[in-house]
Amino acid sequence: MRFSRMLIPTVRETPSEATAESHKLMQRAGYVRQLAAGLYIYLPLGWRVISRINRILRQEMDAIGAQEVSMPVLQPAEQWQQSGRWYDIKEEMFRLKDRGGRDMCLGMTHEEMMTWLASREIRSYRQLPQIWYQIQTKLRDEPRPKSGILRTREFLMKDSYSFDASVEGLRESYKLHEDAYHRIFTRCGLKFHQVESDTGMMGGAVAHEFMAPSPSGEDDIVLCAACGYQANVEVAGSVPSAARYGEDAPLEDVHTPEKRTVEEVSRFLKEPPERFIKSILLLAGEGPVLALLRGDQQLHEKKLQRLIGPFRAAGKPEVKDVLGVEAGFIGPMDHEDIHIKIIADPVLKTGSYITGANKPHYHKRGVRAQVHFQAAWHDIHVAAAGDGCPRCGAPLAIEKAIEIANIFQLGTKYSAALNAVFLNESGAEEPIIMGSYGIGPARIAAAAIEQNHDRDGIIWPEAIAPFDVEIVPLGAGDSPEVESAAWDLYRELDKNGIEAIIDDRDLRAGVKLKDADLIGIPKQIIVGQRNLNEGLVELKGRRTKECLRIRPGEALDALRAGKEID
RNA sequence: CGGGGCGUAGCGCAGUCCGGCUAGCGCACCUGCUUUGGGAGCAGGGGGUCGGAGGUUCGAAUCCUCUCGCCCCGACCA
Repeated sequence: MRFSRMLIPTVRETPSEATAESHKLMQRAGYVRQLAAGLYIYLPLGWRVISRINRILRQEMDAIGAQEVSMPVLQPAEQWQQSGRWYDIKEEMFRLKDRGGRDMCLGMTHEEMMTWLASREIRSYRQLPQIWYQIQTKLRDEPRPKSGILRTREFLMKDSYSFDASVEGLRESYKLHEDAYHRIFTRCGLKFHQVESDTGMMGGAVAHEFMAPSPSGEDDIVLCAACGYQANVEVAGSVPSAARYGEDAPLEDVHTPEKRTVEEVSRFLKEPPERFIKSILLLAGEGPVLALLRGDQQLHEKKLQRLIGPFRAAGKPEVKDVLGVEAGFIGPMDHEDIHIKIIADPVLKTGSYITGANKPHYHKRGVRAQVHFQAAWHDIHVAAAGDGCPRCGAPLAIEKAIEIANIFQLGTKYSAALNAVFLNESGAEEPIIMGSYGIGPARIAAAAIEQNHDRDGIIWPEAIAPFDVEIVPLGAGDSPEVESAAWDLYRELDKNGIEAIIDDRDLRAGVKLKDADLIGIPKQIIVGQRNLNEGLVELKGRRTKECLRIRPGEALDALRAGKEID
């Protein structure tokens, strides 16, 4: 490919709206352009990257016996209504009506359509298992598109769906995907973790996410170096450091004028936050709930929601209405007379604490669980770095990561709702047991950049780079020798199946070299008169900037070996 | 949806508080000459409904009202 003929609009200055490194670099290096919030155009280089990723996805999906299909993006409401998600999902779904007034939507995922297809075509256990997949556009009206290509309203997704006759079969399909995903991300050159995750709006029992560590990631993941426990903080358990404060402190009131938050009281009394009980009043469907955490812990809303259903924080007047005390001085004691559920994190079972005294401008010292208050005990805190691993107790680390894929054991949620059934060996009708498995190609690309770049630009992993090598002839306009040497090389590589781009632009050496680094093709072959006088060209590794002076005839072998400059 | 920020040439910005000549600068672009292994130099040149609408004023990029868009934090999010 000739550089001069390709649309590669590199720019020197970073666009002001970009914050994520991958976003800045993709804009600067001419891979993408933004059309509107959450809508991106992939320019030729960007699309080549996505295409290479998709090729890997197809190879690995086909290798586990999955079959590619194509699904409509425009979908009737009916199947969504049958699964219930037409009503569960709100603003996030793009909805419209066709000319006949029928309700339609734009597909944000394809469980319903795939299940509908299965319901029509699958009759017998003999037809199972099946794995169907597609690589297609999804549309979601995201409340906040962000970080460039990482969270967009329209995006490509590889999603596959497994259909099995038994739970064991589902586990096998799930395992096939796990293994395929490991191969895919390894081939794409990513650092990643497979973590336990929330099932969210997909429903189902077991779910994992594949996470690529990056500061631009939106998720926090918990990692245990000792036993390998890995989970999204959305579901991660943890054992907080044990209470270190004696249980024999006497119960007494402490005057704390105008000091309401743990932080304020902590500073006022010169006691660390972990000496406090944080009392948070929440309003759930079943009534008010008092959640108790240690002062240094954060309430894990999802964990709590699994216990009490949807809830919201009580406002200041509501706190006064329910507990009869001003917010800021509430505590877990003496609520026997009113009907309120108290849920406490187990870390509070031992130790004595300072907490609100249930009267204005006073806190209580020496408060102990079981002695001074009763509660239902549940893990409702957010795992923090340094907490103990729930499996082995070793200290946990927390990392930011980009969610590049997720896999779900769905069970029969969709098959039951859409009546996708089969006849088993004894002739009885059963719902098909399903799994669904998504990968975001754009997120793979963005994560690869996040994990592989330097001051000068992108450093693509070989498998997903838009080209294998960039040939950079310097001063070709004045030197027919350089020009013909460069083109000879290009043709030689092309003949041998190596995809090269040749920078045939009539530009100064500096500009071409800067652009080559920015664009990030992993290997460069620099052809200049100086080296050519000795019959040599330079093979340069983008990551290391190491150069190897070689004869043009050796280029092919050197590229294939290539290790010493990587 | 709550909070904050920003819309001035293709890109990056100054000018706005405190209204006043013809709206500027850098990069990019066009022409010519020189230059040519890490984003060249000189000279000349083109390009603007100052996001939009309405208002105040002798006069609005600048003040007021409304509105649209984009970004960030939070909420939300397979």
